[in-house]
Amino acid sequence: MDVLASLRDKIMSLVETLENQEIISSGLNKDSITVETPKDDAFGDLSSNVAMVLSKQANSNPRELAKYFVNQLSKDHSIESVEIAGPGFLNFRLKNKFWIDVVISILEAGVHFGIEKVGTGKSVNIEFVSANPTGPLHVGHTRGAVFGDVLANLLNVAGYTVTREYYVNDAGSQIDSLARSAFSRYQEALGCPTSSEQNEYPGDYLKEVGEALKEKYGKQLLYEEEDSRLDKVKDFTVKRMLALIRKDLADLGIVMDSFVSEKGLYAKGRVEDSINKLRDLGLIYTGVLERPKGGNEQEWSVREQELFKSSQFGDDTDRPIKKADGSWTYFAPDIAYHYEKLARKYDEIINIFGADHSGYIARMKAVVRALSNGEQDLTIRLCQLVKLYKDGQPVKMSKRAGSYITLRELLNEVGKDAIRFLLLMRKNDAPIDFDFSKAIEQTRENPVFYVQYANARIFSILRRARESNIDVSDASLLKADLCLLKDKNEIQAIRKLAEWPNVVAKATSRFEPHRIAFYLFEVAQLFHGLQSLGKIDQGLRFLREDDLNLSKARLAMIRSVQLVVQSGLKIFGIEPVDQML
RNA sequence: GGUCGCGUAGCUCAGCUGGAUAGAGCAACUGACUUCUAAUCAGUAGGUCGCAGGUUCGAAUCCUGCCGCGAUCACCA
Repeated sequence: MDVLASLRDKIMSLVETLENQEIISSGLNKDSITVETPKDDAFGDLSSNVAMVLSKQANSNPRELAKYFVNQLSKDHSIESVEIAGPGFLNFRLKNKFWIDVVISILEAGVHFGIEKVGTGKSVNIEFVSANPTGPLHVGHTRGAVFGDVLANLLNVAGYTVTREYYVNDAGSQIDSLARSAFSRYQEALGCPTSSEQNEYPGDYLKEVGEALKEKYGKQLLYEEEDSRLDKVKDFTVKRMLALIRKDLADLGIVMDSFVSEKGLYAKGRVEDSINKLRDLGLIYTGVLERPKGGNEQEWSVREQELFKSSQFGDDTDRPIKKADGSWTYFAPDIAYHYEKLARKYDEIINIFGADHSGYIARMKAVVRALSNGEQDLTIRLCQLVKLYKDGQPVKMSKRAGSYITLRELLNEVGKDAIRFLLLMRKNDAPIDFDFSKAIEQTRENPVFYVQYANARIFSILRRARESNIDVSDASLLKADLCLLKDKNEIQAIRKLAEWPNVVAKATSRFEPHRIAFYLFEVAQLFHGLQSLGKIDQGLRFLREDDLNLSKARLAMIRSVQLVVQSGLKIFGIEPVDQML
């Protein structure tokens, strides 16, 4: 059970009483009533703004209102004292029993501690990565991949049925030119002269595709008609690239539940279907877009094309669904994709975009609103760029020259866990500076290491305890006399653990996994602090040979620290390590 | 030029949708290792929260206008 929530419940039931007695009018907004641990100890163990929130709306004096709560709550057995402070805060001092209950809750619930199942019975589709299958994933994709995956984890532990989805752009001209490049490599592999093309993909990874094509088809493809051989090469190459991407993702700890093919949407006629649906709604028309202000004036030409009235749904301008020559734009299959996604009836639809797609947000939201008759909202989160550094120097990347850093290289050099943690340290809409050298470092400067080290240290202490024949199973630790936990640093650490449910809830509802990263760092910090106290004062060591009961109580406490750390790492998709190497 | 985002300590960033004296890490300085792994810890110092207004009991947070940085904006995908 979540102790902060339990205090909040008590307060809320008092608010209800006040409403029933008509001391305050009912129907006030209670959402912003909080119970939290104040930053300064002087303000007590917990504090609430309830009196201020209510009095503001009721136009009464907060300190007057606060008195009522003080009178009622000071009777509570787990509360030592309640004071009114400042403009009307309620500051609570709690009996140690209250904090002991936190440890008990954690030991009982394990990694499920404090997870509110707000999503039970609801389904969510989260689309992320969706990189074109034209080559291996690179750093730019990695951030969105990790962010989306952890968001999915968060929603999953909150009880949602989550579908992780990858939209595969396996149609269109990029794929055509990919196929042509692959065909050139195939010709090379056969020792034939290549028909060099302008749009070739330069990366070496196509060489193996050429070899593989040779192995499968021999020289057969050379004699086929252009169209038919291109189709074969296309299918073959896309399949290879997708396999490559899946492998990269898997090594990053990500497994998609669903891949939706653009080509498939065309084949099933979904593009026509979705556009017809919009047409029926009167949202498609033939027209000419205005020239955008600024930039590239010379290249602008008047074009008549079919447009979608996205401006009716909050977009700046209407958007073309067909090119001037009558073929579909990139936007059209995207409409079809979301049309098809809507038909699958998710309660929530989420897209994770890269920074370069910021211009697409408005139109995609518009499409979803239009296709669902305004009933469904598309949630989009944009991940900003990752700038790579090595020894403080920026690493230059050029996609054109094929010299970008791939996810594979990152995995080899830094490792999955560090990549994940470091990319989750920032909120999604802030750019990240990612320093290779720091990521590999095993010092406090590297937060992944620091958090892992806390977990490993606890593991090591528990192992030592076991060697001294202490039963350190959770069931046994639950029986420890936890009232012996009196030291103020210990209580402080437990207070931090009590915040965990709040942190997860907030990270989930606001799509902000970075909160967990910071929180885990703080927990690790408190633990390392406790550990060091034992060096200064032998009496504060976790394991006291002269006092088995106290040892067990402290082991229970650090085990609960470990459980919280581990559940955080689990959400992050990071393996907790038992031992640092 | 339009749109979106950002601007907080020397550096990298938190700041719990309006709360109390704005917080961490790094760098700097002082101190603690025959260790329950010092791969760590304790402490000192460091601020006009970009600028100017507004909203109210109360603003880093909300509104408006500037300034600076970044992404993006047409037929590509």
